[in-house]
Amino acid sequence: MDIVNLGALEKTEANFTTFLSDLCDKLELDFATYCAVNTVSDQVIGFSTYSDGWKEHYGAQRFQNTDPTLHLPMRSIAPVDWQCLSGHEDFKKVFEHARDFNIADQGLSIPIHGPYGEIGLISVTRDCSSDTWIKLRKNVISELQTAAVTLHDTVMQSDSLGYALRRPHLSSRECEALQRTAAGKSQIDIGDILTISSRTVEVHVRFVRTKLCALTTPQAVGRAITMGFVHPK
Amino acid sequence: MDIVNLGALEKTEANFTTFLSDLCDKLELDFATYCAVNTVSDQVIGFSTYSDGWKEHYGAQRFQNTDPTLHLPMRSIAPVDWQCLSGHEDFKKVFEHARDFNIADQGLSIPIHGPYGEIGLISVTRDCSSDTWIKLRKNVISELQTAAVTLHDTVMQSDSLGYALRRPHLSSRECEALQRTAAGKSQIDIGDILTISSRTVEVHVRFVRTKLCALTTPQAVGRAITMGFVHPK
DNA sequence: GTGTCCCTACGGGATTTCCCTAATAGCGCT
DNA sequence: AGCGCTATTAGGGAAATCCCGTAGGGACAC
Repeated sequence: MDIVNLGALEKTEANFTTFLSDLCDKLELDFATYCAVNTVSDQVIGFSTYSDGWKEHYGAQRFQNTDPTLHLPMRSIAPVDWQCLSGHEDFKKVFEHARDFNIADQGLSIPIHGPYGEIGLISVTRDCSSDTWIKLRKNVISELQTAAVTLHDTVMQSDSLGYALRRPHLSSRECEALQRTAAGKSQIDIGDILTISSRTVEVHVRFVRTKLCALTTPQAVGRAITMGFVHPK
Repeated sequence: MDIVNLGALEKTEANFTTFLSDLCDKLELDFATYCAVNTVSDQVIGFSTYSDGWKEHYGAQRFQNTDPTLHLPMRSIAPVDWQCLSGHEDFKKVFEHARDFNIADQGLSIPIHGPYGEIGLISVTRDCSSDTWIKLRKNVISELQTAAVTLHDTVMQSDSLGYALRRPHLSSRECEALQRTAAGKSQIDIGDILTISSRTVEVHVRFVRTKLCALTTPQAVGRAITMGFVHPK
């Protein structure tokens, strides 16, 4: 199966897992995992080809809170080989457990950053000699990169996963008022710029806070940025 | 030359342009261009294999402000073929001029989003039939993706380009105060939580505004999010 | 015709933020 | 030891924001 042709698939978790399985088969990898983080709700979506036993164990040990193969690549642009993480105490701890499930401490994580702050991460692992791993990594990294982008793009467009906080509707005036707030303008300034009363600006901003479930205007600005309503300036 | 081996090069604009030239030679493309944007300072860094004449003309016409091959891909995760942009009035206008410089309106733009809101974009163009372009695109997209990530990562780590606003340093208390501000807490709330005076919180927030060159607290929150200091909640 | 949403605007006052000012402690450098 | 800088702490008063409520007109869908 042509892995780039993901768009034609029905967008369900089962099919995404199948996609990862096919990726492993094609690229001679042991396991692959994908996760996406919404930075507003801190919700994580993930699916992988790991065994159910390891998934349960991983969750029970709360490794998702400390596993550096998740957290450190998310601060990177380039793919991160797990070799770089091997000195990390948390890494050793996670893979001490992982060894019991036949999972090697050798792999690669590829982060994909979305335009609104969301992050996707594909991690793959293969149990083999270092020499073999270096050759394999060189061969597959381009295709993995493409697969990561494709998968992340598809997940972000998917409704069937019930992804994160639903994007509320903001009217054009609300967006305008909020964009200028994010740009450092006061409500009085914005009123002057839009030739409307600052009281009207106040109402728009209040409605934005309500729609984004924000307690304060700074919080609303933060949420609006990650949802793509406004851009920081 | 192995294009992935960029890290070994001296990180200067001349070498980046050479990198793009080699990329064009290897992948049978006419031109390639790279630009990076810092969304806080709005500063753009770019280099390309276009002729000096076109570069000058492009700047003189201020196309960088309207060119959809720059702006629209930056809102995407996946690569964007210029076919999608061809109905755009601004696209037609730019390429009406570009035709005089032997630049085709057929190409591809690949955005790379960094973890702190910065965006890199590689665009490539090739003058050929549609059929040839579709085949070429399929062949090169993985390698271009990898090259884009590598180039962007290298540019972001480069000092010699004097890249944009240096990420200022925020003290731990400043980050703490700002994170809770972004989470919707008032300065009084934060004072209670941290068991310090709300006046102290006020000072921390003021220093953050100063360091991030923000006029208001909402603006500071927006900038802090894209710089990775805080996460929206 | 009715209901809903959007946009507009205001009164009154409470609350919060912001500006200006100021002090102490710790650290690195000379 | 002294100086300069950063980090952290905090008060008075002015300005801005926010809350709560009220309300009219236009566009649109039913």
